[in-house]
Amino acid sequence: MKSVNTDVAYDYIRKRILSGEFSPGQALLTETLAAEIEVSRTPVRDALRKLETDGLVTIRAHLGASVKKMNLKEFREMSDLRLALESHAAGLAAVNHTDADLSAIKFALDAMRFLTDKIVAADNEQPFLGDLVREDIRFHIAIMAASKNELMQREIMRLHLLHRVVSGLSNIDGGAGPKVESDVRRLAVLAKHEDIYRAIAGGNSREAKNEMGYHLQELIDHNLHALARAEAGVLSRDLTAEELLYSGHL
Amino acid sequence: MKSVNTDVAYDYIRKRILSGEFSPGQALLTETLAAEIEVSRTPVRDALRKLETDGLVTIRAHLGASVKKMNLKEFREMSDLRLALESHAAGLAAVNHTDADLSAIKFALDAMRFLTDKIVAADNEQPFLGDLVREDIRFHIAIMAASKNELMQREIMRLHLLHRVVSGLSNIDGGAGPKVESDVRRLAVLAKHEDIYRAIAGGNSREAKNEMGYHLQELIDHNLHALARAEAGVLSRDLTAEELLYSGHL
DNA sequence: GCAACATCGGTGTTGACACTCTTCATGGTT
DNA sequence: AACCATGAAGAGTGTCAACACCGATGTTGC
Repeated sequence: MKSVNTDVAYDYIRKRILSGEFSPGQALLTETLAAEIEVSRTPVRDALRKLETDGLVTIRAHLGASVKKMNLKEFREMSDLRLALESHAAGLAAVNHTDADLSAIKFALDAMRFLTDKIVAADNEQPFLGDLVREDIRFHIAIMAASKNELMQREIMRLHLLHRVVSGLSNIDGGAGPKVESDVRRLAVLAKHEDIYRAIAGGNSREAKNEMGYHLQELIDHNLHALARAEAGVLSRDLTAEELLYSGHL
Repeated sequence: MKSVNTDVAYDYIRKRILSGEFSPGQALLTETLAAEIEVSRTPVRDALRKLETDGLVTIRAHLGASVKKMNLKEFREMSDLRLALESHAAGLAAVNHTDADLSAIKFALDAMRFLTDKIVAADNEQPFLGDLVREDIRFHIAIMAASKNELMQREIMRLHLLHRVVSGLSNIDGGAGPKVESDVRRLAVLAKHEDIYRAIAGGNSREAKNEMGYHLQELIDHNLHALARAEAGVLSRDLTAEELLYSGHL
């Protein structure tokens, strides 16, 4: 059913959403897109349907498509879903990993350690931040792959991309506080990663699962605070956990 | 984007798949369906795309759509996904449930206890089997609802329906062995449900999660054996765990 | 200021056409 | 005679442009 033109349209729109050119909430006009891609509206419609599947796009009857936009409640729910899947995958990875999987995980971990040390030592963190984020992602992907459950892997990846789109990428994490605080956080994250790696390498399924769960819960809380600040337009002070909870009920 | 006709087509095809009229692997011709529903091919195409989203339909370029068919590997992966989500949801339910949620869970549990006793006591199990299955489903749904995570709830429901379609419903479970064995199994399942309920009512998140995990793992193993038997065409004897593992690699 | 109405942008739907894949028949080869 | 390669026909999907319809916006009259 899907065919060449549909795939071209799908790749084109997907890329522009993931790159941030199309931001959350932005309307996606079928005619405009069709003209840009130089195909008719039909394959564009198909592509948008498929993107809706991925969760990247919202479609409402007669109102058209727009880039997915979440409120705090949805964001929290999605994050929790990710936590459930990714910690389960970590538990599987502890049991199912091959030597090659383990090497890949360790490689990403070593790179993260190297980069974190460099960032903590340097005055200017910017040059290495991108690399650090990339290695972090590689670490998590390597673990998913080691779980040997392709379906779960795809699902987690989907949620990762969705997370990236709706959280607005670097809009949030960048410069969220004094460098010292960020450094402390980075070292804590690194330590957690080492714990996770140890559990997986040791074949301890339950521990791998738990450690990954704690790690992600911590990340999620961090993200939720950042997103809540951004949504409320309050940039100067943190919301308390209770305020955060309530703001999710809008 | 979706509209009346698309929805009509979606409901129509979905219902026939879920009712078992369209069995796994069966081709779904756009023209034929369009003629039956009395709309053009476009809304039918849209509906099939949406059903692909749900996982109920497979679409390949230029080859058309067919009802989803899984091999053992995919089935195992899907089951494991369900386990991850549903046990996590049980953990959430222990913390987030309202009194009404708890009543709903207890109601289904009481009904199951009543029906199980009746079945064990009776010679002919048939009249009550349908009811028992329904209450079992209600029990699990009530727990999902108590988790207060709508996204997770939808995802679990999706997997439930998918499971129902690809496993071929009653084709497998019915008459899988002597009644005494089935009775033993049913009592064990009931006992596990009671454990799960106790953990949730007691607000013990970790225990609820673990108990649900054990319960589902047991169910999955049971299903995998049944499916492997069915796929191999061997109905007289059980596969060993090892044989089962290998047969998944086809 | 508000309600009914006209306008317009954009989606939903349709039927026709182009293209791809499969199947089956034909003919040549070993 | 059996087998593979070639090609033609048919079935079904992918794509297109035009039309129908809905919802939002702005305008008119009261």
